Amino acid sequence: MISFEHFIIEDGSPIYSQIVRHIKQGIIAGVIQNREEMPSRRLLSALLGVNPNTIQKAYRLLEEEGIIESHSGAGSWVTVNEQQIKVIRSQLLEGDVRALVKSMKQMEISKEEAARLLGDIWDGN
Amino acid sequence: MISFEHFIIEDGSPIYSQIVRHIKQGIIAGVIQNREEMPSRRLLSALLGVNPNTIQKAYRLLEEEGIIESHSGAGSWVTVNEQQIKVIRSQLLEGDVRALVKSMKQMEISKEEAARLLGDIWDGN
DNA sequence: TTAACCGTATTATAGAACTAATACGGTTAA
DNA sequence: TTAACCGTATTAGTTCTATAATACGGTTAA
Repeated sequence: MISFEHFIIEDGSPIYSQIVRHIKQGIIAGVIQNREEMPSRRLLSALLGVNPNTIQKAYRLLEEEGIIESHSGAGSWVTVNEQQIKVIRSQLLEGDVRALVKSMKQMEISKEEAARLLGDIWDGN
Repeated sequence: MISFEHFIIEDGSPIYSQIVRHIKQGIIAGVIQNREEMPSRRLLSALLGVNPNTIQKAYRLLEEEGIIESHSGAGSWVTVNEQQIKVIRSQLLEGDVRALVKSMKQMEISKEEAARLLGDIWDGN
């Protein structure tokens, strides 16, 4: 069973999106692996303190992307192969970096300053 | 009069937020300067193809932050000093980098890989 | 077998974001 | 002065997000 230990709802984006992203991040990190069991909708909604329908929406989106499989009455499991993991990785990681680079270039930040800023903040200011 | 030439509505965030951000990015880049005139609500709503009320909300938020001043019947102008620009800069730039770093650490990306990825994408893949 | 879980579905409600239409009074230039 | 712009305000309707309550049938282990 995968863990939601450090999951907290924080940014302004939809909760179901945050859950989808959390799962994808776990898969990229290797913390969540193929064939692992997902917590049930009811359990996860109780753990996170959100509505079961919100969890259902997140799971439905993950299922549409082929990242999990659900079987009525039984439960849901992660179903990813190496190819999918590569796709998810570029979706999340490269997508984020591309957005930051675009934003920085609009602010006319130099490549050197960008690299320095990333390093500084990585080490904790 | 400040320009909205390259402004396009794209991500899923509220349009008024995107407008506020666009103005702030322009101020950081020096493209938008103190005492410059803002386009009128009606003109900008026509240019962007969005509702005047959406522009009004963006301008109200900018006014509440002290970034612009509006005068009924006359128009709106940018009102920023060096101190404000520094605050805006750290709001946007550092905020973005912090979010990326947090996300990358959750994905268990190394600092070296992060730096390499930033450099690669900066140069265009 | 049956109780306790599953996934799935439906209906209703509420707030935020956005659109739409309209109105009022202030400013400014012809 | 007056027409053409300003900022500002109000009311109404739609879509999306999320909550809430409930129901139905499938799976599984005691």
